[in-house]
Amino acid sequence: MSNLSTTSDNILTCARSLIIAGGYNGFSYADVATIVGIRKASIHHHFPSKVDLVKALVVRHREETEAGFADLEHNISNPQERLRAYIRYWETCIADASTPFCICALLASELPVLPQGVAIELQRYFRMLSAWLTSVLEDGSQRGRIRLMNTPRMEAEAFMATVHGAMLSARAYGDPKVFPLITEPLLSKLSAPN
Amino acid sequence: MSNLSTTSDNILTCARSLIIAGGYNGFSYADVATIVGIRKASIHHHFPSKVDLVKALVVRHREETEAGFADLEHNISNPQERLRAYIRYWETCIADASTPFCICALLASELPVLPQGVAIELQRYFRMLSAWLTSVLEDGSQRGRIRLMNTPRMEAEAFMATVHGAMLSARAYGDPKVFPLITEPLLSKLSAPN
DNA sequence: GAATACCTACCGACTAGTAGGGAGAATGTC
DNA sequence: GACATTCTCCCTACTAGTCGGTAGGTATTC
Repeated sequence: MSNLSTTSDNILTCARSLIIAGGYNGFSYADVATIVGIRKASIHHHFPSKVDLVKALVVRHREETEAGFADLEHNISNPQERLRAYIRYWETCIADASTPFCICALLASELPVLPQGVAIELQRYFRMLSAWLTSVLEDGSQRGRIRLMNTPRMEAEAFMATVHGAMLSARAYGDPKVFPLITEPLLSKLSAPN
Repeated sequence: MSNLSTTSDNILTCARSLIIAGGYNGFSYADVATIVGIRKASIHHHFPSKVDLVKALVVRHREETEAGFADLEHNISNPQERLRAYIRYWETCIADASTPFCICALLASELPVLPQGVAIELQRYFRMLSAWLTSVLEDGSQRGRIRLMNTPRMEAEAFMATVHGAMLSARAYGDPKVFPLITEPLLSKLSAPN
């Protein structure tokens, strides 16, 4: 029925790691073709245009993230631990260099030159992530487990910005340890006081 | 003696705004030539290679930033106000869309695919910015004007990451007001308690 | 036979960069 | 002061290579 590794999946996975390294204009169909081991024209069969490919990638990342959040809400009840799990996920990705940057964060930095179809999907990702963080913070605040200094929305935006900035700093310094150095205090500051 | 607007300056200014929009691979010598109103080959006369051009840009940004920090230390004594001035600077740049992103932050996100010469200069910028923030926070802490929950270095890295992440969010949402929404609480949280 | 998946071969546009020349200003020499 | 040389700046014309994308063909599978 379904292959464990289809060509289309290979293309997506390859394109993702290339984009994470250098953004939308930092990779080409020729790059993907060489790595996946097919011809350039074959990629066009699966993804007619570059926009289709990158859009599919952004949509997939958002759906996977949403699935991950759904998991967290099933398996972890403590709001603070949910946030910690989110950060731990990225900490691992950065430490083992498997996915050292969020593809949506990276693409968003190039937003002005991106095709509109990609831009719209990126905004959806940011709104989804912000909404989830807001709901977790709001939940934690109401249950007295998280202390907020501002509105849940503001704290959520600050949280997201710091995580994205921490990815950037880890990359700039070339040191994965910078990510937890920045994000660990982020969690402890949200702790409800003694 | 010195022209108010030399060709080489025009090239730099133009390249900067193009890079801020789309990164290293998001602009070409042809783009710059068209906007500045000269021929492509003339750019090569001033900046033999693309690496030379972008490296010059990063160095210039670092030097201008250092000069700006030197100004702040002359004109503002309160450490918290120094940080506020730094944030206000970017808030204005983002609000009037003149420089809606830090060129070094944007380039750093593409670090893995950048020529080494550019990468080295970028790291220098990050270290310089981090060192300045650390010194301001340390000073404020010692003078009892800023309350730190962690080491000055850690707080400085978190501050820098949040500011860069706030630029990204403002761009992703397409809303300049997101930047102060995130950075204002950043300042107030550093306030010394009553 | 129709659809899927992949191929070779090609397209025009664009990429960074080079060769070499021309105009004008600055400089050195008599 | 006059002349020759050099340097700065920008130009036209070009290169080899890459870009995203297309046309059309060939197996294989439903």
